[in-house]
Amino acid sequence: MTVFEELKARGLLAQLTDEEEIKELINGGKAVFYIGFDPTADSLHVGHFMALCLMKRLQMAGNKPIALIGGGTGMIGDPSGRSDLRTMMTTEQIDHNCECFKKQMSRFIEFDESGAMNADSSKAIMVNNADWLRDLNYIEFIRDVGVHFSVNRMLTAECYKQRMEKGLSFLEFNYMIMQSYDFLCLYEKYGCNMQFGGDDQWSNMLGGTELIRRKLGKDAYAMTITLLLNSEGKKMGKTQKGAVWLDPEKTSPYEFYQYWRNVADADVLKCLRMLTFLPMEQIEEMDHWEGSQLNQAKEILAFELTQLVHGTEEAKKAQDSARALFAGGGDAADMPSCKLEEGDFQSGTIDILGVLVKAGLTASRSEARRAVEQGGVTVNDGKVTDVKTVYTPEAFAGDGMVVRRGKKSYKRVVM
RNA sequence: GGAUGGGUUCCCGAGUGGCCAAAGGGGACAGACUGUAAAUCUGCUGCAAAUUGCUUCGGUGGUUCGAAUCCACCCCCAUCCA
Repeated sequence: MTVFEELKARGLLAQLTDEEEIKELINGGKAVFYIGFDPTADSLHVGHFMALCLMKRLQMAGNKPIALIGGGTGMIGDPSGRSDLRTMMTTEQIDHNCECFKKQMSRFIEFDESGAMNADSSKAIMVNNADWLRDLNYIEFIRDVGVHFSVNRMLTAECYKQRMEKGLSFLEFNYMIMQSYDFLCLYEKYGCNMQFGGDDQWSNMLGGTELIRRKLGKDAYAMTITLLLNSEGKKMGKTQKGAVWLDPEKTSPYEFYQYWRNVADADVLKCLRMLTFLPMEQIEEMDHWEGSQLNQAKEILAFELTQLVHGTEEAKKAQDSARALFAGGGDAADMPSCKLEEGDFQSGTIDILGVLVKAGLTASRSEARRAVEQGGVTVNDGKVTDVKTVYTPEAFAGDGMVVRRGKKSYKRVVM
């Protein structure tokens, strides 16, 4: 199976400027492509992960990836698909986030050590558009690049539609031009002939191919990957606490595992196809699974992804903990834990509400009280019914105490 | 710069002087049922030393025994005009 066929079979392809050309280029390993990542936070998340996987798949087929970090575009903020203005970040924040992105990316993609461009190898290079965007001269830039953009056309672009109702600042309106300019720069500097990105980037990417055609009279291509939506049409990789991060400090491997372990039935196969590197035949087989058998598919999905992001060891730990907690048996030693200090005890005891808050299982004592009153709190397999229950330090000695809130939140509390 | 309409709790949205920690819906959380799924039903949803107290309705002052509600100034958003 060629790369192109594989991408198609996995349902990753959304829109392409020229299917035949692109097929030819990437199957032949002749593409020099870039994907941009705006440093909106200090860690990559699941959405970025898909893009990284795409990079990897194409790299394995001999194509050369350029990872573009948006240290410049991040100063503006992409309005695509957003209903309101992004909060503006300081330059320091952006630079810090760029650094974090760099570190995380190098775990997934093989980069050229020297950092220099070598068109023959498929080793990736990393660039930051801050290098050419931040020092632009306004007048020069708008004369040089701005002339090629028609405001009338830009306004009809899908990515601005939502904002036409709520308001769009001139700052954000410029985002498309910046991204287009990026493509032009990379084309000239590195011979980058293709851009990939999320489907919400389509209009921005077209801006780039058009700019290259107008300025240089050359052809460049763009292709978007399907956004990972759940069966309800919402973006996946988000929880009530925010995004599912790839940084283990922000989303622990256990939480990460649990997120995928809990996806809806309707979404398992799609996730397996789009996010894992499991062979297609194996995935198609699972497609026939039904009912509770799908539970196994979820376990496979969770394990595969945790392994890709956090390594085999962490994935095993997460799986063991999960099995121990939900199915009984197994080893629960790797359950997330929290440590109490002596200062947490008042006159030698701590009450159950205090324990819940301290363990981060509830946000406040009021919430903890509610949880107990509703019968949602368990300590070492025994339900706690009295909010006044207190514990002495001895209760947390040794292996500590397993505190459970609801069905899925556990913490081992030790001294 | 001018005119008009707005800013209420996680979100949408009611509330125009005490009965307001603030209707209703959504979401989240907990319980039942299950497969760690979905659907459904029930409870719950500011904080706390908890039959009570404290802090919230864009901001700051003011009127009043009492303000989300009235007044003044300011900030922000939308629409139209320039």
